Amino acid sequence: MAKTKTPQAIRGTQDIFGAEAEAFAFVVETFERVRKLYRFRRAEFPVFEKTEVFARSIGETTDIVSKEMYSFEDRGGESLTLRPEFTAGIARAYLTNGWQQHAPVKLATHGPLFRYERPQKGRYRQFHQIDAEIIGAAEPQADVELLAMADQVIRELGIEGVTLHLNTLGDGDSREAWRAALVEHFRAVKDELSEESQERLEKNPLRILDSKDRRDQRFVADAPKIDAYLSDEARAFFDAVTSGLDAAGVKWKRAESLVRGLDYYRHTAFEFIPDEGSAAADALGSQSTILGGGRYDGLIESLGGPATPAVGWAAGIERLAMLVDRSQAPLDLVVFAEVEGFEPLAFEINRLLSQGRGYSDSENLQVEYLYSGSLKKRYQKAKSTGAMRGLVVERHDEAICQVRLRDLNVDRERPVRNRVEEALAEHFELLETKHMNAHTWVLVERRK
RNA sequence: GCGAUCGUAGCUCAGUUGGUUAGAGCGCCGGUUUGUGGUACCGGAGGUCGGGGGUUCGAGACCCCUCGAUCGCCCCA
Repeated sequence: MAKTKTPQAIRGTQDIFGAEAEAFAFVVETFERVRKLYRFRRAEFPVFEKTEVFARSIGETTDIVSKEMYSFEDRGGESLTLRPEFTAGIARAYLTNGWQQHAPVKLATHGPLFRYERPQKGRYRQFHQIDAEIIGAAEPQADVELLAMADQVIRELGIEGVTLHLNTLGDGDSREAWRAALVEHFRAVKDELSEESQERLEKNPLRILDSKDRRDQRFVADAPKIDAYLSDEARAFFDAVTSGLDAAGVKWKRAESLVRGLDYYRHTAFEFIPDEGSAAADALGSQSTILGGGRYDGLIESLGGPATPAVGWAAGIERLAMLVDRSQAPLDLVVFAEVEGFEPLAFEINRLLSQGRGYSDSENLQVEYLYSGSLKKRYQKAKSTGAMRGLVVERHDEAICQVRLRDLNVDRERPVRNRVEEALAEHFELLETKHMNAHTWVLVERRK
Protein backbone atom coordinates (compact mmCIF):
# COMPACT_ATOMS: atom_id res chain seq x y z
CA MET A 1 0.00 0.00 0.00
CA ALA A 2 1.34 3.39 -0.93
CA LYS A 3 2.26 5.60 1.96
CA THR A 4 0.11 8.69 2.30
CA LYS A 5 1.99 11.88 1.57
CA THR A 6 1.75 14.59 4.19
CA PRO A 7 0.31 17.75 2.68
CA GLN A 8 2.54 20.80 2.91
CA ALA A 9 1.58 24.08 4.47
CA ILE A 10 0.63 26.87 2.08
CA ARG A 11 3.53 29.05 1.03
CA GLY A 12 3.88 32.09 3.20
CA THR A 13 1.84 30.71 6.08
CA GLN A 14 3.44 29.95 9.40
CA ASP A 15 3.01 27.64 12.34
CA ILE A 16 4.14 29.55 15.37
CA PHE A 17 5.38 27.74 18.44
CA GLY A 18 7.57 28.12 21.50
CA ALA A 19 9.25 31.40 22.29
CA GLU A 20 7.92 33.01 19.09
CA ALA A 21 4.37 32.11 20.01
CA GLU A 22 4.88 33.51 23.50
CA ALA A 23 6.18 36.74 21.99
CA PHE A 24 3.22 36.88 19.61
CA ALA A 25 0.79 36.46 22.51
CA PHE A 26 2.64 39.07 24.53
CA VAL A 27 2.19 41.61 21.72
CA VAL A 28 -1.53 40.95 21.52
CA GLU A 29 -1.99 41.02 25.30
CA THR A 30 -0.12 44.29 25.59
CA PHE A 31 -2.17 45.84 22.80
CA GLU A 32 -5.39 44.69 24.45
CA ARG A 33 -4.35 46.15 27.76
CA VAL A 34 -3.33 49.52 26.36
CA ARG A 35 -6.35 49.94 24.10
CA LYS A 36 -8.58 49.47 27.15
CA LEU A 37 -6.68 52.21 28.95
CA TYR A 38 -7.45 54.52 26.03
CA ARG A 39 -11.04 53.27 25.83
CA PHE A 40 -10.83 51.94 22.32
CA ARG A 41 -13.68 49.50 21.79
CA ARG A 42 -12.94 45.97 20.75
CA ALA A 43 -14.49 44.91 17.44
CA GLU A 44 -14.36 41.81 15.25
CA PHE A 45 -14.65 41.78 11.49
CA PRO A 46 -14.95 39.15 8.79
CA VAL A 47 -11.71 38.01 7.21
CA PHE A 48 -13.27 38.27 3.78
CA GLU A 49 -15.37 40.83 1.99
CA LYS A 50 -16.72 41.50 -1.47
CA THR A 51 -13.75 42.32 -3.64
CA GLU A 52 -15.08 45.79 -4.38
CA VAL A 53 -14.71 46.80 -0.74
CA PHE A 54 -10.95 46.73 -1.21
CA ALA A 55 -10.78 47.54 -4.90
CA ARG A 56 -12.71 50.78 -4.57
CA SER A 57 -11.15 52.05 -1.38
CA ILE A 58 -7.51 51.10 -1.67
CA GLY A 59 -7.02 52.40 -5.21
CA GLU A 60 -7.22 50.38 -8.40
CA THR A 61 -3.67 51.12 -9.44
CA THR A 62 -1.95 50.03 -6.26
CA ASP A 63 -0.11 46.73 -6.31
CA ILE A 64 -2.27 45.45 -3.51
CA VAL A 65 -5.33 45.55 -5.71
CA SER A 66 -3.71 44.75 -9.02
CA LYS A 67 -1.68 41.71 -8.01
CA GLU A 68 -1.59 41.01 -4.29
CA MET A 69 -5.15 40.16 -3.31
CA TYR A 70 -6.31 36.66 -2.51
CA SER A 71 -9.52 36.75 -4.52
CA PHE A 72 -11.83 33.93 -5.52
CA GLU A 73 -15.39 33.35 -6.64
CA ASP A 74 -17.95 31.86 -4.32
CA ARG A 75 -20.62 29.46 -5.53
CA GLY A 76 -22.87 32.28 -6.59
CA GLY A 77 -20.16 33.67 -8.85
CA GLU A 78 -19.47 36.64 -6.63
CA SER A 79 -15.87 37.83 -6.31
CA LEU A 80 -14.66 37.71 -2.71
CA THR A 81 -11.30 38.67 -1.27
CA LEU A 82 -9.43 37.74 1.89
CA ARG A 83 -8.79 41.05 3.61
CA PRO A 84 -5.37 42.52 2.72
CA GLU A 85 -5.77 45.21 5.40
CA PHE A 86 -8.24 46.18 8.09
CA THR A 87 -9.24 49.70 7.25
CA ALA A 88 -11.46 49.15 4.20
CA GLY A 89 -13.47 46.41 5.93
CA ILE A 90 -13.89 48.53 9.04
CA ALA A 91 -15.12 51.44 6.93
CA ARG A 92 -17.64 49.10 5.30
CA ALA A 93 -18.79 47.88 8.71
CA TYR A 94 -19.13 51.46 9.92
CA LEU A 95 -21.52 52.19 7.06
CA THR A 96 -23.54 48.98 6.95
CA ASN A 97 -24.08 48.91 10.71
CA GLY A 98 -24.94 52.56 11.09
CA TRP A 99 -22.12 53.24 13.50
CA GLN A 100 -22.47 56.93 12.69
CA GLN A 101 -24.64 56.92 15.80
CA HIS A 102 -21.52 56.22 17.90
CA ALA A 103 -19.30 58.75 16.10
CA PRO A 104 -16.66 59.55 16.88
CA VAL A 105 -15.97 55.86 17.49
CA LYS A 106 -12.64 54.45 18.62
CA LEU A 107 -12.13 50.86 17.47
CA ALA A 108 -9.42 48.29 18.09
CA THR A 109 -9.03 44.87 16.53
CA HIS A 110 -6.43 42.32 15.57
CA GLY A 111 -6.22 39.24 13.44
CA PRO A 112 -4.95 37.72 10.20
CA LEU A 113 -4.55 39.51 6.89
CA PHE A 114 -3.68 38.04 3.51
CA ARG A 115 -1.51 39.26 0.68
CA TYR A 116 -0.36 37.23 -2.29
CA GLU A 117 3.33 38.08 -2.13
CA ARG A 118 6.71 36.38 -2.05
CA PRO A 119 7.47 35.66 1.59
CA GLN A 120 10.63 37.03 3.15
CA LYS A 121 11.86 38.09 6.54
CA GLY A 122 9.02 39.75 8.43
CA ARG A 123 6.61 39.32 5.54
CA TYR A 124 4.12 36.51 5.03
CA ARG A 125 1.10 35.71 2.90
CA GLN A 126 -0.94 35.28 6.01
CA PHE A 127 0.28 37.80 8.52
CA HIS A 128 -1.24 39.42 11.58
CA GLN A 129 -1.79 42.95 12.68
CA ILE A 130 -3.06 44.91 15.60
CA ASP A 131 -5.16 47.83 14.45
CA ALA A 132 -6.67 50.99 15.90
CA GLU A 133 -9.00 53.46 14.20
CA ILE A 134 -10.88 56.61 15.15
CA ILE A 135 -13.79 57.21 12.80
CA GLY A 136 -15.83 60.39 12.65
CA ALA A 137 -13.35 62.76 14.26
CA ALA A 138 -11.92 65.56 12.11
CA GLU A 139 -9.94 67.12 14.94
CA PRO A 140 -6.14 66.89 15.00
CA GLN A 141 -6.54 65.84 18.63
CA ALA A 142 -7.75 62.49 17.32
CA ASP A 143 -4.45 62.01 15.47
CA VAL A 144 -2.61 62.88 18.64
CA GLU A 145 -4.54 60.43 20.79
CA LEU A 146 -4.11 57.67 18.26
CA LEU A 147 -0.37 58.25 18.04
CA ALA A 148 0.02 58.50 21.78
CA MET A 149 -1.64 55.11 22.08
CA ALA A 150 0.66 53.62 19.42
CA ASP A 151 3.67 55.07 21.20
CA GLN A 152 2.56 53.58 24.49
CA VAL A 153 2.01 50.12 22.98
CA ILE A 154 5.56 50.14 21.65
CA ARG A 155 7.01 51.36 24.91
CA GLU A 156 5.10 48.85 27.00
CA LEU A 157 6.38 46.11 24.73
CA GLY A 158 9.84 47.22 25.81
CA ILE A 159 10.93 48.03 22.26
CA GLU A 160 13.77 50.52 22.07
CA GLY A 161 15.38 52.44 19.25
CA VAL A 162 12.21 53.04 17.28
CA THR A 163 11.18 56.53 16.17
CA LEU A 164 7.91 57.99 14.98
CA HIS A 165 8.41 59.42 11.49
CA LEU A 166 5.75 61.97 10.73
CA ASN A 167 4.62 63.77 7.61
CA THR A 168 1.56 65.49 6.19
CA LEU A 169 0.15 64.91 2.76
CA GLY A 170 -2.12 67.92 3.08
CA ASP A 171 -5.76 67.99 2.16
CA GLY A 172 -7.01 66.85 -1.25
CA ASP A 173 -6.06 70.06 -3.05
CA SER A 174 -2.63 70.32 -1.42
CA ARG A 175 -1.89 66.75 -2.28
CA GLU A 176 -2.88 67.14 -5.92
CA ALA A 177 -0.83 70.30 -6.39
CA TRP A 178 2.18 68.68 -4.79
CA ARG A 179 1.76 65.57 -6.88
CA ALA A 180 1.65 67.61 -10.07
CA ALA A 181 4.83 69.46 -9.07
CA LEU A 182 6.59 66.18 -8.34
CA VAL A 183 5.64 64.71 -11.70
CA GLU A 184 6.97 67.82 -13.40
CA HIS A 185 10.18 67.71 -11.40
CA PHE A 186 10.93 64.07 -12.08
CA ARG A 187 9.77 64.10 -15.69
CA ALA A 188 12.54 66.59 -16.46
CA VAL A 189 15.13 63.98 -15.44
CA LYS A 190 13.17 60.91 -16.37
CA ASP A 191 15.95 59.22 -18.33
CA GLU A 192 18.30 59.33 -15.37
CA LEU A 193 15.86 57.69 -12.96
CA SER A 194 15.84 53.98 -12.18
CA GLU A 195 13.61 51.80 -14.32
CA GLU A 196 11.21 51.33 -11.40
CA SER A 197 10.88 55.04 -10.83
CA GLN A 198 10.21 55.72 -14.50
CA GLU A 199 7.26 53.39 -14.08
CA ARG A 200 6.23 55.06 -10.85
CA LEU A 201 6.25 58.43 -12.52
CA GLU A 202 2.95 57.59 -14.16
CA LYS A 203 1.43 55.29 -11.59
CA ASN A 204 2.48 56.55 -8.20
CA PRO A 205 4.93 59.45 -8.32
CA LEU A 206 4.93 59.98 -4.54
CA ARG A 207 6.60 56.61 -4.22
CA ILE A 208 9.72 57.85 -5.98
CA LEU A 209 10.45 59.78 -2.81
CA ASP A 210 11.27 56.69 -0.80
CA SER A 211 13.06 54.82 -3.53
CA LYS A 212 16.08 52.84 -2.34
CA ASP A 213 17.91 53.40 -5.61
CA ARG A 214 20.85 55.81 -5.48
CA ARG A 215 20.09 57.12 -8.97
CA ASP A 216 16.74 58.38 -7.69
CA GLN A 217 17.95 59.73 -4.38
CA ARG A 218 20.01 62.45 -6.09
CA PHE A 219 16.82 63.97 -7.44
CA VAL A 220 14.75 63.31 -4.36
CA ALA A 221 16.85 65.72 -2.31
CA ASP A 222 15.79 68.79 -4.26
CA ALA A 223 12.31 67.59 -5.18
CA PRO A 224 9.41 69.92 -4.34
CA LYS A 225 8.36 69.74 -0.70
CA ILE A 226 4.78 69.32 0.42
CA ASP A 227 5.16 72.32 2.73
CA ALA A 228 5.18 74.70 -0.23
CA TYR A 229 1.81 73.41 -1.39
CA LEU A 230 -0.05 73.20 1.89
CA SER A 231 -3.21 75.22 2.19
CA ASP A 232 -3.51 77.34 5.33
CA GLU A 233 -5.97 74.84 6.79
CA ALA A 234 -3.71 71.90 6.08
CA ARG A 235 -0.74 73.66 7.64
CA ALA A 236 -2.72 74.60 10.72
CA PHE A 237 -3.90 71.01 11.04
CA PHE A 238 -0.38 69.63 10.92
CA ASP A 239 0.87 72.21 13.40
CA ALA A 240 -1.90 71.20 15.77
CA VAL A 241 -0.87 67.55 15.50
CA THR A 242 2.80 68.20 16.15
CA SER A 243 2.24 70.55 19.04
CA GLY A 244 -0.23 68.04 20.50
CA LEU A 245 2.40 65.32 20.29
CA ASP A 246 4.94 67.55 21.98
CA ALA A 247 2.49 68.29 24.75
CA ALA A 248 1.77 64.58 25.15
CA GLY A 249 5.45 63.79 25.35
CA VAL A 250 5.51 61.67 22.18
CA LYS A 251 8.84 61.99 20.41
CA TRP A 252 8.67 62.35 16.64
CA LYS A 253 10.74 63.27 13.64
CA ARG A 254 9.65 65.08 10.49
CA ALA A 255 9.98 62.85 7.42
CA GLU A 256 9.28 64.98 4.37
CA SER A 257 9.47 62.13 1.90
CA LEU A 258 7.34 59.72 3.87
CA VAL A 259 4.27 58.84 1.84
CA ARG A 260 1.78 56.08 2.30
CA GLY A 261 1.17 53.42 -0.26
CA LEU A 262 -2.57 53.69 -0.47
CA ASP A 263 -4.59 56.31 -2.28
CA TYR A 264 -6.97 57.20 0.47
CA TYR A 265 -4.58 58.95 2.84
CA ARG A 266 -4.83 62.70 3.57
CA HIS A 267 -3.10 64.94 6.07
CA THR A 268 -1.19 62.98 8.68
CA ALA A 269 0.94 60.06 7.57
CA PHE A 270 3.30 58.24 9.89
CA GLU A 271 5.44 55.19 10.45
CA PHE A 272 7.34 53.88 13.43
CA ILE A 273 10.74 52.87 12.10
CA PRO A 274 13.80 51.43 13.88
CA ASP A 275 16.73 53.82 14.07
CA GLU A 276 19.62 53.19 11.74
CA GLY A 277 22.04 50.71 13.27
CA SER A 278 19.77 49.80 16.19
CA ALA A 279 19.24 46.24 17.33
CA ALA A 280 15.68 46.54 16.12
CA ALA A 281 16.79 47.46 12.61
CA ASP A 282 19.08 44.42 12.52
CA ALA A 283 16.35 42.09 13.68
CA LEU A 284 13.93 43.20 11.01
CA GLY A 285 16.03 43.02 7.86
CA SER A 286 14.67 45.05 5.02
CA GLN A 287 11.08 45.03 6.28
CA SER A 288 11.62 47.86 8.67
CA THR A 289 8.32 49.59 9.33
CA ILE A 290 6.67 48.13 12.40
CA LEU A 291 3.66 50.38 12.60
CA GLY A 292 2.13 52.66 10.01
CA GLY A 293 -0.98 54.66 9.35
CA GLY A 294 -2.50 58.01 8.80
CA ARG A 295 -5.65 60.00 8.18
CA TYR A 296 -8.03 58.77 5.51
CA ASP A 297 -10.79 61.32 5.26
CA GLY A 298 -11.72 60.27 1.73
CA LEU A 299 -12.12 56.55 2.23
CA ILE A 300 -15.65 56.28 3.52
CA GLU A 301 -16.96 58.43 0.70
CA SER A 302 -15.35 56.12 -1.81
CA LEU A 303 -17.51 53.33 -0.39
CA GLY A 304 -20.67 55.36 -0.94
CA GLY A 305 -20.93 56.84 2.52
CA PRO A 306 -21.08 60.45 3.68
CA ALA A 307 -17.86 62.43 3.92
CA THR A 308 -16.38 61.07 7.14
CA PRO A 309 -13.04 61.95 8.68
CA ALA A 310 -10.99 59.11 10.14
CA VAL A 311 -7.50 58.16 11.29
CA GLY A 312 -5.96 54.80 11.99
CA TRP A 313 -2.88 52.67 12.20
CA ALA A 314 -1.89 49.05 11.97
CA ALA A 315 1.21 47.21 13.11
CA GLY A 316 2.56 43.81 12.11
CA ILE A 317 2.40 41.44 15.06
CA GLU A 318 5.16 39.23 13.66
CA ARG A 319 7.46 42.21 13.29
CA LEU A 320 6.75 43.46 16.79
CA ALA A 321 7.21 39.93 18.11
CA MET A 322 10.71 39.84 16.62
CA LEU A 323 11.60 42.79 18.81
CA VAL A 324 10.31 41.56 22.13
CA ASP A 325 11.98 38.94 24.14
CA ARG A 326 9.71 36.39 25.70
CA SER A 327 10.26 32.87 26.75
CA GLN A 328 8.01 30.63 28.72
CA ALA A 329 8.00 31.37 32.42
CA PRO A 330 10.08 28.89 34.35
CA LEU A 331 8.21 25.96 35.82
CA ASP A 332 7.83 25.97 39.58
CA LEU A 333 6.82 22.45 40.29
CA VAL A 334 6.31 19.04 38.69
CA VAL A 335 3.96 16.53 40.25
CA PHE A 336 4.12 12.82 39.66
CA ALA A 337 3.47 9.45 41.24
CA GLU A 338 6.42 7.36 42.25
CA VAL A 339 4.36 4.23 42.63
CA GLU A 340 2.28 2.61 39.96
CA GLY A 341 -1.41 3.05 40.56
CA PHE A 342 -1.02 6.38 42.33
CA GLU A 343 -1.37 8.44 39.14
CA PRO A 344 -5.00 9.48 39.79
CA LEU A 345 -4.00 10.68 43.24
CA ALA A 346 -1.06 12.59 41.80
CA PHE A 347 -3.36 14.27 39.32
CA GLU A 348 -5.84 15.16 42.05
CA ILE A 349 -3.05 16.91 43.93
CA ASN A 350 -1.82 18.59 40.77
CA ARG A 351 -5.25 20.01 40.27
CA LEU A 352 -5.42 21.41 43.79
CA LEU A 353 -2.20 23.25 43.08
CA SER A 354 -3.05 24.68 39.70
CA GLN A 355 -6.61 25.69 40.41
CA GLY A 356 -7.22 29.38 40.67
CA ARG A 357 -7.06 30.00 44.38
CA GLY A 358 -7.51 33.72 44.42
CA TYR A 359 -3.85 34.50 44.04
CA SER A 360 -2.67 37.05 41.54
CA ASP A 361 -0.86 35.75 38.47
CA SER A 362 2.50 36.42 39.97
CA GLU A 363 1.62 34.35 43.03
CA ASN A 364 0.13 31.37 41.24
CA LEU A 365 2.33 28.36 40.79
CA GLN A 366 3.07 26.93 37.39
CA VAL A 367 2.65 23.24 37.85
CA GLU A 368 3.12 20.42 35.40
CA TYR A 369 1.84 16.90 35.89
CA LEU A 370 3.86 13.99 34.54
CA TYR A 371 2.28 10.67 33.76
CA SER A 372 4.11 8.95 30.94
CA GLY A 373 7.10 6.64 30.94
CA SER A 374 8.61 4.34 33.47
CA LEU A 375 9.22 5.56 37.00
CA LYS A 376 12.84 6.18 36.16
CA LYS A 377 11.76 8.18 33.13
CA ARG A 378 9.55 10.30 35.29
CA TYR A 379 12.48 11.40 37.36
CA GLN A 380 14.46 12.14 34.21
CA LYS A 381 11.62 14.11 32.75
CA ALA A 382 10.97 15.88 36.02
CA LYS A 383 14.49 17.25 35.96
CA SER A 384 14.52 18.10 32.31
CA THR A 385 11.38 20.22 32.62
CA GLY A 386 13.58 22.68 34.46
CA ALA A 387 11.19 22.70 37.39
CA MET A 388 12.62 23.97 40.60
CA ARG A 389 11.11 21.27 42.77
CA GLY A 390 9.21 18.05 42.37
CA LEU A 391 6.24 16.87 44.37
CA VAL A 392 6.39 13.10 44.50
CA VAL A 393 3.41 11.01 45.52
CA GLU A 394 4.48 7.92 47.44
CA ARG A 395 2.79 5.00 49.13
CA HIS A 396 2.07 5.14 52.87
CA ASP A 397 0.74 2.14 54.70
CA GLU A 398 -1.40 3.90 57.30
CA ALA A 399 -2.66 6.81 55.22
CA ILE A 400 -3.87 7.79 51.78
CA CYS A 401 -0.39 8.54 50.64
CA GLN A 402 2.70 10.51 51.43
CA VAL A 403 3.76 13.56 49.46
CA ARG A 404 7.38 14.58 49.33
CA LEU A 405 8.80 17.85 48.12
CA ARG A 406 12.19 17.32 46.52
CA ASP A 407 14.79 19.65 45.10
CA LEU A 408 15.37 19.32 41.40
CA ASN A 409 16.87 22.51 40.02
CA VAL A 410 17.40 24.76 42.97
CA ASP A 411 19.28 27.52 41.23
CA ARG A 412 16.20 29.71 41.49
CA GLU A 413 14.57 30.73 44.71
CA ARG A 414 10.85 30.66 44.82
CA PRO A 415 8.98 29.76 47.96
CA VAL A 416 6.76 26.83 47.17
CA ARG A 417 6.38 24.94 50.38
CA ASN A 418 3.81 27.11 52.10
CA ARG A 419 1.70 27.28 48.99
CA VAL A 420 1.72 23.51 48.62
CA GLU A 421 0.89 22.95 52.24
CA GLU A 422 -1.95 25.41 52.10
CA ALA A 423 -3.48 23.71 49.09
CA LEU A 424 -3.13 20.25 50.57
CA ALA A 425 -4.46 21.26 53.97
CA GLU A 426 -7.64 22.53 52.44
CA HIS A 427 -8.58 19.06 51.29
CA PHE A 428 -6.69 16.64 53.50
CA GLU A 429 -5.88 16.05 57.14
CA LEU A 430 -2.12 16.43 57.14
CA LEU A 431 0.71 15.10 59.17
CA GLU A 432 3.86 17.02 58.51
CA THR A 433 7.18 15.29 58.91
CA LYS A 434 10.75 15.93 58.02
CA HIS A 435 12.34 13.16 56.07
CA MET A 436 16.04 13.60 55.36
CA ASN A 437 16.30 16.98 53.67
CA ALA A 438 12.96 16.79 52.02
CA HIS A 439 9.68 18.09 53.28
CA THR A 440 7.07 15.40 53.60
CA TRP A 441 3.37 15.44 54.33
CA VAL A 442 1.35 12.38 55.14
CA LEU A 443 -2.17 12.69 53.82
CA VAL A 444 -4.14 10.96 56.57
CA GLU A 445 -7.69 11.40 55.32
CA ARG A 446 -9.84 13.62 53.16
CA ARG A 447 -11.67 16.49 54.79
CA LYS A 448 -15.43 16.44 54.52
C1' G B 1 6.44 39.10 -11.11
C1' C B 2 12.31 39.23 -10.84
C1' G B 3 17.19 37.75 -8.53
C1' A B 4 20.64 35.08 -5.17
C1' U B 5 21.57 31.02 -1.87
C1' C B 6 19.90 26.44 -0.19
C1' G B 7 16.94 21.42 0.42
C1' U B 8 20.92 14.30 3.45
C1' A B 9 17.43 10.60 9.87
C1' G B 10 12.38 14.07 14.56
C1' C B 11 16.39 18.41 15.19
C1' U B 12 21.58 20.48 13.89
C1' C B 13 24.74 18.95 10.33
C1' A B 14 29.21 15.69 7.87
C1' G B 15 29.54 13.15 3.39
C1' U B 16 36.68 14.27 0.14
C1' U B 17 37.92 15.52 -7.81
C1' G B 18 30.86 10.90 -8.91
C1' G B 19 32.87 4.47 -6.94
C1' U B 20 31.29 -1.02 -2.64
C1' U B 21 25.60 -2.33 2.42
C1' A B 22 24.71 6.67 3.56
C1' G B 23 27.37 8.73 8.84
C1' A B 24 27.85 11.83 13.64
C1' G B 25 25.85 14.67 17.70
C1' C B 26 21.28 15.69 20.08
C1' G B 27 16.41 13.64 20.78
C1' C B 28 13.38 9.05 21.18
C1' C B 29 12.83 3.64 22.91
C1' G B 30 15.07 -0.62 25.72
C1' G B 31 18.93 -2.69 29.10
C1' U B 32 23.00 -2.31 32.78
C1' U B 33 24.94 1.25 36.26
C1' U B 34 23.77 5.18 39.58
C1' G B 35 20.96 4.56 47.32
C1' U B 36 18.19 12.90 45.25
C1' G B 37 17.86 9.48 40.30
C1' G B 38 18.61 14.71 33.63
C1' U B 39 25.29 10.64 34.90
C1' A B 40 28.18 6.65 32.56
C1' C B 41 28.17 2.29 29.41
C1' C B 42 25.62 -1.13 25.90
C1' G B 43 21.84 -1.91 22.39
C1' G B 44 17.57 -0.40 19.18
C1' A B 45 14.03 2.08 16.08
C1' G B 46 14.20 5.93 12.37
C1' G B 47 16.59 8.13 5.75
C1' U B 48 12.38 6.67 -1.55
C1' C B 49 19.59 11.65 0.23
C1' G B 50 12.55 17.35 -1.53
C1' G B 51 10.20 15.26 -6.31
C1' G B 52 10.75 13.98 -11.71
C1' G B 53 13.84 13.36 -15.90
C1' G B 54 18.89 13.10 -17.99
C1' U B 55 24.51 12.17 -18.36
C1' U B 56 27.48 7.74 -16.73
C1' C B 57 29.58 1.04 -16.14
C1' G B 58 28.22 3.72 -11.57
C1' A B 59 25.16 9.97 -8.69
C1' G B 60 23.46 12.32 -2.29
C1' A B 61 27.16 14.47 -5.17
C1' C B 62 27.18 16.71 -12.52
C1' C B 63 22.96 18.86 -16.09
C1' C B 64 17.60 20.22 -16.93
C1' C B 65 12.66 20.77 -14.98
C1' U B 66 9.61 21.10 -10.74
C1' C B 67 8.20 21.87 -5.52
C1' G B 68 9.70 24.10 -1.07
C1' A B 69 12.77 27.20 2.28
C1' U B 70 15.74 31.53 3.27
C1' C B 71 17.26 36.45 1.98
C1' G B 72 16.85 40.64 -1.33
C1' C B 73 14.03 43.72 -5.46
C1' C B 74 9.06 45.48 -6.68
C1' C B 75 5.32 46.59 -3.17
C1' C B 76 4.15 46.84 1.70
C1' A B 77 2.75 46.00 8.18
